[in-house]
Formats: sequence, structure tokens, C-alpha cells
Amino acid sequence: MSANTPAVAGTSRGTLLVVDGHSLAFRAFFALPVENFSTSSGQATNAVWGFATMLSQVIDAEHPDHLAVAFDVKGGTFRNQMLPQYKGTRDAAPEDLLSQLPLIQQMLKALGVTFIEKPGFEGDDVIGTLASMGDQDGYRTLVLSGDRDAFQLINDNITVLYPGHHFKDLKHMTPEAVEEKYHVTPAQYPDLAALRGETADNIPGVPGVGDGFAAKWINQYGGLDQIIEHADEIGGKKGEALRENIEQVKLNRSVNALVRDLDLGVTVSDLTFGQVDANQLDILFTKLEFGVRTKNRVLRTFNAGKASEVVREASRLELPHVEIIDGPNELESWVQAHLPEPQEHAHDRHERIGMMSSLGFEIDAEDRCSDMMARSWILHAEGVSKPGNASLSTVMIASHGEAARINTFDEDMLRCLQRILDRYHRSMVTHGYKEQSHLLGSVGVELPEPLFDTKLAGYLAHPDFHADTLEQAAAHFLDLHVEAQDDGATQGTLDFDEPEGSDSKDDEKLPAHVAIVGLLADYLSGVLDERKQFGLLEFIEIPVSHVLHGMEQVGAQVDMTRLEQMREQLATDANQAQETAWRFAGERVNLQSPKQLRKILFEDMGLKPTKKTKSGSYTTNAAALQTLRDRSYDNDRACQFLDALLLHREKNKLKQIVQTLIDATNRHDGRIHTTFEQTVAATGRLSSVDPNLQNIPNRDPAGREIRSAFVPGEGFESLLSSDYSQVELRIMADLSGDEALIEAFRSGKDFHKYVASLVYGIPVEDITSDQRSHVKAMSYGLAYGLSTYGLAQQLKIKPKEAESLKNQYFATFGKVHEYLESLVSSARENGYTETIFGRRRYFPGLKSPNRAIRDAAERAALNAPIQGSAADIMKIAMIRAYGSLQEEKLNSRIILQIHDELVVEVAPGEAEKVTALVKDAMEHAVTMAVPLDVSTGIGSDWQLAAH
DNA sequence: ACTCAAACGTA
DNA sequence: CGTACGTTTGAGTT
Repeated sequence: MSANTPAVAGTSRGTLLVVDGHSLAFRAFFALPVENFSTSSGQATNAVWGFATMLSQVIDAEHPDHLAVAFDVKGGTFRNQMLPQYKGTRDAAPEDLLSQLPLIQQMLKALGVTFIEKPGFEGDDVIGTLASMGDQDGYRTLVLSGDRDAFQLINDNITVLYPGHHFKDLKHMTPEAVEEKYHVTPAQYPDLAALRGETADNIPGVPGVGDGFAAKWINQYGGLDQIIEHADEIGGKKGEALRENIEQVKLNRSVNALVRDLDLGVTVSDLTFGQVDANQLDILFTKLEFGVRTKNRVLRTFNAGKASEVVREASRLELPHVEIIDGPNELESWVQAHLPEPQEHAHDRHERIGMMSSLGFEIDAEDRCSDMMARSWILHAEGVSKPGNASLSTVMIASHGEAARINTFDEDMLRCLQRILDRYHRSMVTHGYKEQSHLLGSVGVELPEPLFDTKLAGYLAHPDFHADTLEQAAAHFLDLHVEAQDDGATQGTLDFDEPEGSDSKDDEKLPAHVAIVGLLADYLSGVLDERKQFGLLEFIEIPVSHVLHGMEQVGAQVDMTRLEQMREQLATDANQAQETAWRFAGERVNLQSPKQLRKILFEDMGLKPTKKTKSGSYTTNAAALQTLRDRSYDNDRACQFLDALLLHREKNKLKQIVQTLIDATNRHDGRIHTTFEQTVAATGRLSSVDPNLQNIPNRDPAGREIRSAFVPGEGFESLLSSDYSQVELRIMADLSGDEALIEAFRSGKDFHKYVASLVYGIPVEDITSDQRSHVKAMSYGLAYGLSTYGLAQQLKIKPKEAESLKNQYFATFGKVHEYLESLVSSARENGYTETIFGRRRYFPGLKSPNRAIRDAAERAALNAPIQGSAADIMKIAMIRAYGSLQEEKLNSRIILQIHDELVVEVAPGEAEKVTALVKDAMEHAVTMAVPLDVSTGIGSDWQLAAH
């Protein structure tokens, strides 16, 4: 700890930071791979970038108010004349590094930072001089250098910041730190270095003498001069070596002494900084192709100049002026005074969607939203937004720096709030419309659809980035680093400072959150306009958010008796399998511990492992266990154990799933309210959490049984399950324009059989079930870049056969092949892929020098537009189905979405109408060259609704 | 109390 | 050596 504390306290006039420019550039150059840091014209930029970043880090950490950077000058110094081989190894500095030194100096100039060179002397001498000047003038002086020669400068006022293995952990070398590490004083350090030598500078020391012996001698005799005087007294090999190299050591000592009294023509008080020439910096950074984030980072550090602590972090975040609202009248007049009057729209979003539905779906890509932000306002509620368990604590509405905070919610206030929302929502901005809806819904207020939503917009802008908090979103999109919130999660000890249930921390956060939402809206509306993605937000994400809110709110009814009965049965089965397994294992191994299983299988039983996991240990997954089982016909004990183990795995997994469902069931209504995450999956799909209802077993009958516990609730008569068949393949057929594949779909015949007959060139009637399943696997594998190896493994055929199947397939459907290739090449060219509705995903990995990363990025780039377009289509179908159900005034309601399936809870007497309506909504979500095919089923539980 | 890998469920 | 997810568990760390 003490090593981190600056040496000086009290007296100082400020802090001077002296930087060894060459040392820092070297560090940066070797720490960062050139491949990742060079301009399109081939200029290396890693040292410049690293220099800027490292220097910013140090400044942010130390807040110096005076700063200078010292550089070496080309041409020799007085040292070269004394010692010809001096720094012989360093002259071989790579061209890539040398070419960056002028750029670094340009950057410093633009940043208003003084840099100093002195012909005939080294940067080290300049540093020595500056440090002495700082010391004498009473500054707390810091020397940033990776050169240990600087250690001789250290005293109570001068600390050397010496980079460790990672640059981030700078060591504060104080006199104490030097003594602890080398057992000599800073003043004695050059003596020690002279004896030991310095390989980095090509300076030989006494052979066999390192830090340890050098320190021992120095402490014994007092210093180098005394050691030389008493050289004869030192015995052994090392003494002999010393006597032989005495001239070299003397020379070393005269060379490593830093000059500390140069005339530099400046005083420390001249060395202020912070006069940034933003224009010059902009030109330079553009030339170097640095991103806007780098620029902001550097500007943030340097623009403030005289580091005014952390205040400047928050200074960009202007908090609104807050009024506390206690009654509806107050609220009404605040709104009158501060919210922009709603403008007359030609028609609202629902009408427009209605119009578009009749024409087939199309997004008006020319719609712009950034202009509308000027007349927008923000609604932001906080509390617990868990569906089925939501509770509202506060609401704030804000516009142009003025905010109103509401935390009393009586009936009159709520009625007033509802009126305001209904009247003003078309210019409203939210962050997380669905979560906001749950919060307001908990007090009976219905939140109409907003103009803009910053969470959804952020997802469209960067679908790969997921922020859990507004602060994280601010850091990512705005480069605005607001104090990280310490969740109030008091661990262990009770916090007596704050009364129970106090929300004083939230009090401070709420205005900041509103301010962040405002900045995010400004920034993201620009991004969306630029990419023509506002339509995606307006016509897909916001409306689907509305639908999802309804689904989460309603939840899915479960038959608890049935679930508990299943759990008991599965528990019995699992226990029985466990007993059997233990009997054959001979010990009570934990069957759920891969580590313990590995010991039993591969050590005790001596079975031969099949594959390894990512981290290099042997896998014990089901496929491997099955292989082991098949292979061990002559080992009865192993067979019995493996059979029991596999059975236990299956039963235990199902038990676990059932238990999770039981635990997640809401005790008030007996329903499960999952949360559909709308901003998590990078392709545009939804995901389901808490619990995940998108992975309820469906493959084998035993697992599928769990679905029978999902039933219609009171007042409803059945469940409808409606799903797309082969959407992704149909999308591929449409987008590739492959006539053969399109025809395969239009024919209306058994699709996979039809395709197989084309691939194998034989009549449909002669296709064997093997041929059909092979072609089916191939078709499905297409969309995620399946390798022939993977195909072979899945179908248990030889790689050669898989290879020829793939070749045959692509020969038959040539345009599909071309299309898939074109997806990857356009991603490589543009950096991103797009779905049919312009949803983007970026792929930085395509440029990686690492083949595995590149290959993975290629497969993902191949898959994203296909999976993503399917997701777009399903979202539109959901919006249409929801709209139609409302329009027709039906009581049936959508409760689940499982990527290509919708589950609807059907009200009495509505089955026929609802089936037709949902099927239509799904089939006609978009118009393609290939018709969308939807199959439906209805039943008294989810399993029976299967078709 | 938190984080990671391994396993396994879905489309 | 196949894309996209979420959850549980054990085992290791705080």
C-alpha cells in the first residue's frame, strides 16, 4: 500500500510529471500487435495509440499539473565517445517504431504538451535535469520511465513510475521501494548497475555478479569507490572477476550517471499543459484512423488540463432541475409549462401499420427521427420490473433540463398521469419500454408506445453489446463515465448509516439517469437516421415490445399437481439409476461432477477417452459416454455403469427442469411469467429468462411430457401452437433466387424428399429414408456454415461421403452456394451483414489474424442475416397477430414465442377464428418468392397442441 | 458470495 | 471442426 502513496504531502506547489518519451514509445510498440494497429496505407500506429492511452492513464491517475516529455536526439552523445558499444542493441529499433516518433511528437504538440530534446545528450539527462528542477522548486515530481537508470533520481520528492509486466500496474518507486527491492539507496543504485551491467543497453557488468552480490559489496564497503579500493580483499571467483573488469565497471559508472544540470531554457512553471488544439488533433487522428472513442478519451484527459479531479467526468452530464410533484394539479401545470404541445400527425403508428398490412409489410426507410428529438420528452420510472411482481417506486418526466419527480401515487394522480401519457406519448422517449410498462402497469397505468426508446435503439445500433445499466450504456455509447453505482448490496455487515429501505442513493441517481437517457436519445437517433434504421425501431421493436409486455404480464398457466407428480417420479428414477451406478462404480461418486467421473472412467476403469473439451480435459458428455458404452462390449462392469450413468443424466436433467418451473411459478396466479429479453441476442432473436421457456424439452417423448403441464388458465379452453416450417430455408431460397430450391417449396411435395431426388438425381419414390435424412441435415446445416467434418460426424458417415454430398448439393443448388459466399464477402467488405429489414450486425472478427476467430466470424456472418431475417418475420407476425386479436375483440392471447412458434391461450368458442387469424398473421407477415408455410395444432395442453 | 467450465435443453 | 441462446452444477476463488 505504501508503495502506492505519493512521497510528498503538504508542501508541494503541484505535481510535475516527467516522461521518458522513448521508453514509453518502446513499451507501447512491443505491447501492442502492429497487425491490429495500422492504417489502410500501412503506416504502423500501435506506438502512437499506446503512447496516448498510457499517458492518459497516468494523467488520470496522478493528476499532474505540469508535464514534459523528453526524447533522445539522433546522432551520438557524449556517452558514445566514452563507450563505443553503448546502446548497441537499441540502434536496431525497427523502422515501424522509428516512423512513429514524429507522429507522437505531432500528437504532443496538438495536445499542448511540451517535449524536449537536447543535442549531444540523452532523454535521460533531460529527465534528470527536469526532475532536479522540479524537486528544487518544491513540486511533487513523478518520472515515468521504463529505464532503471532513472532510479538514481529518486528521493523523498521524486518518485519513478516504473511499468511492471502489464503497463497498467505502474510501480511507484520511492526510496523505500528501491531499498526493499535492491537493498541499496537510490543514490547507490548506479554503483549497483555498474557492477551488474545492463543487458538492455548492451553494457557488460562483472560476470557472475548480479543484483545480490553487488548490493552485498556496496553495503559492506560503502560504495563503488571503496569496493575498488578493497578489490584485493574480495576472494573467490567473483573477486577475481571484479578485478579483471575494474576498468569496465568504472566506465559503466561514469556513463550511467545522469546529467542533472543541463540548460534547457525552460522553468518548471512553463510546463503547464491543457491548451489542446482540437483541430490539429482531429486532423492527426483522422490520418491515423483512430476511432472517435480514442479521440474522446484523449480529449477528456487533456482538455481539462489542470486536473480538477473526477468532477470533469460528470461535468458533461448536466443534471436537470428537479421539482417534486405532490398532486395532480401540480403535475398538470408542470406539464403545461414544460412539455412540448403534441403536433397533429396525419395518422398514428397503428393506422400506418394497418395500412401497410394491407399492402404487405414495408418499412418507410426514409423516416428520420433525430429532428424529432428536439420536441421530445423523457419518461423514466424506477422500481422492480419483474413481470407478475412489478412494483413502482418513482417516476420522473423531463424535458430540456427541467424535470418533475412523482412519488406519490393516489388515484387522482394516476388518472392524471394516464391522461398525460395518452396525450403526449407520441413525442415520448423511454429507456426499455417493456420494463417501463411493467413498472407503470403495477399501479394500473397503461404506457402507450413512445416515439423513441434508447434501450431498443442501442440494441439496433450495436446488437453485440449488452448494457445491464444505464451507466454502462453511457460509457459505451457516449464515452461518458458516470460513477459506477454500488448497487446498495450491503454484504454481510449491516449499514447503520442508512435507515432501512432508504432510497437516498436512488434519489441522486434518478436525475442522472434521465439526463443519460436524453443524451442517448440524441446520439442514437443520429445513428439510426444515418443507417435508415428508424423504421425498424418504429415498426418492429417498439410494437413488439408492446406485445411482449402483454405476454409477460399474462404468463403461462401450469398444472402444479402435474409438475409435482413428474418431479417425484423423475426423482425416484434418478435415484434408482444413481444407486445402480454407485454399485458398479464401487464408490459413491457424484454423478454430476465431470471431474469425479473422469477419475472413475479413465483412471479406475481404464477406459480410453474419446475427445477433449475446450480446456483440454477429457469430455464426459452424453455422446462420449455413448461411444464408450458401444466400445466396451467386453467390459460388463463398464457397460452397466455407463448405462446407469446415462439414465441418471437424463432423469436428473428433466427433474431439474421441472423443479426450475415449479420454483418459477407465481404463487398468486399459478402462472409462469417469463421475461423475454429483446436486446440480448445479437441476431435479432428474442431470448427468455427467469425461467427460460424457450428450451422446454421437445425432442424425445420423455422430455416432451413436460409440455403437458402447460395448460389453458381459468376461463380459457385450449392452447394453440402455431409454427413456421423451414422458415430459414425458405428465406435462403428467396434471397438466393435459386429456381430449383424455390420450385422445391412451391411444389407442395415432401420438401426433403424432393430435394434429395434432385441432389441424387433419382425419382422421389426411390429416395430411401437414409438419403432423405442426410439431405435434410445438409439443408439445415447450410445456414450455420456446417463443415463436412461436422456433417460426417452428425450423420455417422465418412468425411468423404459428407464431402461428396455437399458437392452434389451445391451443384444442384448453385445459387444458394453463391448467395452464402456473397454474404461472407459482403460482410468482409462492409464490416457488417443486414437482414431483410436492415437489422445490422458487425463482424470485427473477420479481420482477425487468428484463423479460428476468423472462421468462427465467417460462420456467424453467414448465419446472422438468415437467422435474423427469420426473427424479423416472426416479430412482424406477432405484431400482426396481436393487432388482429384486438381488432376482432377476441379474448384469446399470445403467451409464448419459441423462435418459430407461437403459443396462444384460446378463449371459449374462439378456436376456429383464432387459428385462422394467427395462421394468416404469420403466413402473410412478408411476401417472398416462396410462400411461408404455417402449421397449427390445438389441444388441452401444450403437448397435445403439437402437430 | 462470486466466477468459471462443463454439461445440456431449445430453435 | 455449427449458429443463436439460458440454466444448473461443481469446483475454485473471494
